[in-house]
Amino acid sequence: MLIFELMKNQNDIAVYLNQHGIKKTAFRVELLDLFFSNSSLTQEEIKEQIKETKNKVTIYRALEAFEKKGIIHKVPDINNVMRYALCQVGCCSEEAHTHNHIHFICKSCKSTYCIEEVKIPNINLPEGYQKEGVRLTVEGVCPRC
Amino acid sequence: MLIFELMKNQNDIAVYLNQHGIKKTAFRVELLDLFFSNSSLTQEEIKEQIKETKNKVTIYRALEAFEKKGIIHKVPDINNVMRYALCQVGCCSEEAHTHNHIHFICKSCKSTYCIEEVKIPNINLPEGYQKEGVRLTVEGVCPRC
DNA sequence: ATTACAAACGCAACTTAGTTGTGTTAAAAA
DNA sequence: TTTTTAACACAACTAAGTTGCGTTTGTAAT
Repeated sequence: MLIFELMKNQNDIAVYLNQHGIKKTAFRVELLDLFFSNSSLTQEEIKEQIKETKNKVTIYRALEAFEKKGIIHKVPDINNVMRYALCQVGCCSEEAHTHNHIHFICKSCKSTYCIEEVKIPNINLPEGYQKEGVRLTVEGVCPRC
Repeated sequence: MLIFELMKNQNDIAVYLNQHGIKKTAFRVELLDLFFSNSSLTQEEIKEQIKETKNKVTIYRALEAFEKKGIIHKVPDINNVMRYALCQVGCCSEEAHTHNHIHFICKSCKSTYCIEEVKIPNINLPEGYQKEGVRLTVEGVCPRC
């Protein structure tokens, strides 16, 4: 069950924000709504599409809050532009963003997908390397494109 | 055989630059020399250590040239800061940077290692995804730290 | 050795991402 | 209704990276 299937209207979104300890302001509702219809966004894409504010600080602080509360997470794309994407249910929490899954970034539509079905294979490093985190990003063309 | 084992003095470095179609200027020799003693560098680290120029444009254009000629390549670190690292022999060329290897970034000393010994395992994506490129970054602690 | 040409340099000016501080507004809890 | 605190807006700032252009210098051809 994906989160966005649960989100039918503005009220649901407001409740969702509240559950994560975030106040429902017109802007933050609009922003979260935007995330439910875009699998990932850059700050630039957000700025273009948001009506409620023109202020970049407001946008950054909202993204910061969303991330801290486990609603979204950051994934740098192939050109090192930061993309923000919704966390799937159970994937992230206020404490930790677990990213033991593959990120797929579509070259064409720029969507970021968290491929939950495929686990990152175990990587055996040479002697002496202590592995703590792994990030695997695949670029290509997504099913929709 | 690693490149830096071949590089004993300034003259070797000048020859190496020449072989890649880059003019030997005091700054570019110094920069390449710096790469032979640091497995990876950020532009900030470069600026700190370079004597020959204070000009950031000069630095960026040199990095650009080095990359285009297959001498170095770019690897974003865990905090999305761009790191520049020497290409191993046969790894990259003027045409293409083949990155079918793992990048290891040390949390402690910030070194970036290209782990040539370990190939990126094959990733089977769900139906519909067309894979074109894979980037695998491991963070942790390196043998030296 | 001299010239000629392109590569490299330096400077100024610019763009864009992201940050910090501060005073004000508004949502939600008391 | 009052109080508290999150969220907002604005200004000012830093840092990365880019573009244009006139000048200098390495190198290859004469």
